[in-house]
Amino acid sequence: MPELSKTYSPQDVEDKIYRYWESHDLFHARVNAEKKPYTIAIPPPNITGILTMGHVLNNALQDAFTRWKRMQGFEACWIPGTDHAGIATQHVVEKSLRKEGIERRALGREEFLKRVWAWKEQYGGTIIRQLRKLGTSCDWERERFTMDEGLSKAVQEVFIRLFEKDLIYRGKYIVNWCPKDHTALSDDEVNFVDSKGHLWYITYPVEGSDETIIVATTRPETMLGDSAVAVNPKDERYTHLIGKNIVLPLTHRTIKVIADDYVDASFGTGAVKVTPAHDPNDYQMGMRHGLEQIIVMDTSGAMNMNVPKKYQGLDRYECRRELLRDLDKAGLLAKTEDHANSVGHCYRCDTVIEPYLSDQWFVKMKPLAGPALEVVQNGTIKFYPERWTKVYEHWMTNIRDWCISRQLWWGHRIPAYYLPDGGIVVALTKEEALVKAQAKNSALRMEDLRQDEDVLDTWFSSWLWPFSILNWPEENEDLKYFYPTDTLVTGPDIIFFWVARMIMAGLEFRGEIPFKHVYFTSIIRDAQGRKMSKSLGNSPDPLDVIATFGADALRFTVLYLAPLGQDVMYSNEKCEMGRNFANKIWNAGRFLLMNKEAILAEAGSAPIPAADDSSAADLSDRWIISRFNSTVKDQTSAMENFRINEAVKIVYDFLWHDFCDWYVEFAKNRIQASTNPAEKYAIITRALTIYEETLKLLHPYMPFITEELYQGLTERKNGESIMIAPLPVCDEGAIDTDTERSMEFLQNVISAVRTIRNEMNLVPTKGISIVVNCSDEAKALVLRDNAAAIQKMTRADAVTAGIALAKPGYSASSVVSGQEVFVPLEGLIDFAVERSRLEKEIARLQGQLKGVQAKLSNETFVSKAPADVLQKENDKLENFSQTIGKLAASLEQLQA
RNA sequence: GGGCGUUUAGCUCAGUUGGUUCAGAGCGUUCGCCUCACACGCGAAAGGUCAUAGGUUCAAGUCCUAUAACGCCCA
Repeated sequence: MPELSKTYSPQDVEDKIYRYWESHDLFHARVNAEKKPYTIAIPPPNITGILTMGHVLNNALQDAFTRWKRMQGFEACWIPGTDHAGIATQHVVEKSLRKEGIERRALGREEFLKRVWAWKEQYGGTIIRQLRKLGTSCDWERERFTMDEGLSKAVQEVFIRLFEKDLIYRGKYIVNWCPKDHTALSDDEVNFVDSKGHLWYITYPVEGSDETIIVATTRPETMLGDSAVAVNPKDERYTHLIGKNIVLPLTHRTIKVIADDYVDASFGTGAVKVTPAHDPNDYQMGMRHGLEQIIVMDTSGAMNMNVPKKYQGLDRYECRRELLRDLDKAGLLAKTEDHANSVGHCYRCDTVIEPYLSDQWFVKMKPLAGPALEVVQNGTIKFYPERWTKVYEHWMTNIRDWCISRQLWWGHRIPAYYLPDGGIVVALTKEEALVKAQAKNSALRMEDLRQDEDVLDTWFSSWLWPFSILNWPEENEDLKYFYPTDTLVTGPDIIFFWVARMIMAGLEFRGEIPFKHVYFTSIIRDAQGRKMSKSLGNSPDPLDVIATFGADALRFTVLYLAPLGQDVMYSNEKCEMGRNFANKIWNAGRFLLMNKEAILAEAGSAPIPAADDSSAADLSDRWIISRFNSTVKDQTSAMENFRINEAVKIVYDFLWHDFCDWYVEFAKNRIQASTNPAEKYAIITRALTIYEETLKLLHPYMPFITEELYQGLTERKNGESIMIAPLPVCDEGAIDTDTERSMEFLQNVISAVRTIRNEMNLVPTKGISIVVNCSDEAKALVLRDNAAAIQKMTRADAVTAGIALAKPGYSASSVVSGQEVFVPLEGLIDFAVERSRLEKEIARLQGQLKGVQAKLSNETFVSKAPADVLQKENDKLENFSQTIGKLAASLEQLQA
């Protein structure tokens, strides 16, 4: 490896490493009977999209799981792809055509679709290219697109199967209509936004009488389509009017007063206008009472021929203004009130949705929902965090039919053909449709068949994703091996759109769940807690962040910041944390390699014995191995429980604090102190081994830097990679609490002396000596064995440790695990400082002691607490009082 | 209206099954250091009544109830 730079520079590494992985085919998974599969299907991003921070988190998580499992020996397969995004894509292409002065309709359907495909070829791959920059280990050979031939076939197949099972039907219903996109939307594609509107009170005259009835409405323009006025049957104010006729103002149509329980007598005047073609509740009421359905708008939300001439052609809001003016003039506008209500908006273009009566296709959801609810309730599929199961249950038990037709051109065309007599046949191709049609009527010919103009909701292809990407409906080895997938990582915002429907589809068409675990990611917010959005411009471009900090830094930071189930307040500066950590990893490696080279150079041509003699292992060696194994254990358990932020933190703390802060410092001192090349070599080799194993633990989160260093640690074969190196497993036997306690004692002594140095304002060059009076010979031995390290790390000239050592005069003191640490400071000691140090520590310990004493003098505690807890409290009592005694003695001596 | 989440150090947040000196981390702040891996660093320090009020328990940041503030979802 060439000499390492002083700071890690990701720009020099990332693209090179990614090419290495790709050129050695390391991402591709194959059916392998020797291994267990682990599969993730990517939530396909829109082809119109670019990488956002949300994608970064989502894909960093998926990559971490995939790489972790791969290193554990699974045949890990992460299948990538994109989604055709019907409305969004059609918009984008229409917009670019408009720049050329071309309108979609003028171009014609076929030509338009050609343009969309051309656009897709040119721009559709953006987000996929960007994902590579993140370091994702997707199996690119398996990349899929929801409009691919295979996936399209799956969509048609599913449509036909559901139609034949009577689970798909077509009918005239009220749907959510977007007047801008000219298409129906499913209930889930509508966002309700609270807004301040008005409630208008309109006077309707009763026919043949002086009486009037006042109705309140938030959408007065729809009155032109009224076919009744409804009151609650129990509402005595209106009983005498039920059955009477109303002359509908401005239209002079006659409508009836009806009674229906749906009407809330306390809302407005208790009388409501009924517009069955423009309101879902009125539609229901209309069905109950056999009312006429009068459509008064066209597909753009403008008033149509069914309204008086003067309103025809007006936009719904212009018409509203006009109509209110006319009512007012006629003295029929009784009152206007401010009114807060919730208004539906199109989730794509934010236009106010119009409830609209039209012919649409629907999926019957109830039969599909039952089994899908079951598998989540009985734990076959587990949600993380678990609380989303409640949301899921609520939706599944109140599920409504799914409107799947969209009045777009870009998408899967509905495979339904209309016959001249109004009959419908559903088939994969027009030829098959003809055969089916001829079975009904042998006289029919190809030109008698007319295919439905509409396309299917994009989610109608997404819900098949986990198996359509494995070439279902074709039965094949991949499908058998990789399905069901293991983990789905997605945002909770699409739990209904996508997660729930995938579960239904998996069970319905494969008879198997589509995935075992669903990890719901956090939402990434800005530093003020606002959602990232294009309009706010508060969404950092991940590619800029990668350019500045590196992909590993970004991945690490985002994973570290995103605890399971909590939103993340993100700002670019936070990536400094990841960058700093990457730099730390880099420099630790750099140091170890530099030392290794120096040792080899020093040895010259003399052969270095492979002196990895474990009997030569000292306390720090045993300690780091113990700590390493604890780290592996804790990381594994955190990963298994989907607590990635914890897993990341565990390895971070180990590498930085245990390995670099202590172990490397000890090793440094040992190497410097030793004159034996074999011994030095053994020390550095052992450190490098731990380091390399730690790189493996880090690799799922920070793939680039770990690969770069892994390649540099030693000569590697071409094609060798940390990606496929076996993940370390915990050796329980190596976890040694005695060793950890001894090391901790040693660390605390060193810290205590450093604290004294700092608080006494001793310049670093000032030599000191240390005397530790031990009550315990074993502890004294630990200190004597490591005296050289203590000296180096505290810049002391001498360390004395033993039993019954007297306190040197004029010394600063501290008590560590019951042992007295003295730093003689004749002529240098600041008595006031030392006294306040001791007093403070005594006061702190007395506080603790008081708590313990209170517990122990509580009889119920003593009688009820378990023996081990009681024992611990007694130990504390002993410990605290002894320490206080020693500190008090020191204090007294100072005052003397 | 129903459901869910959050409230812990100046800031951003960890804290799984109640019990280890449990009150933590990163950033920021203060002090001292370019100690021959790293100033993207090293050493040290200051800083919190764990939102509030009750309760359960020998023992509560952790469990229960209510309240408040903020946020999300559904109707």
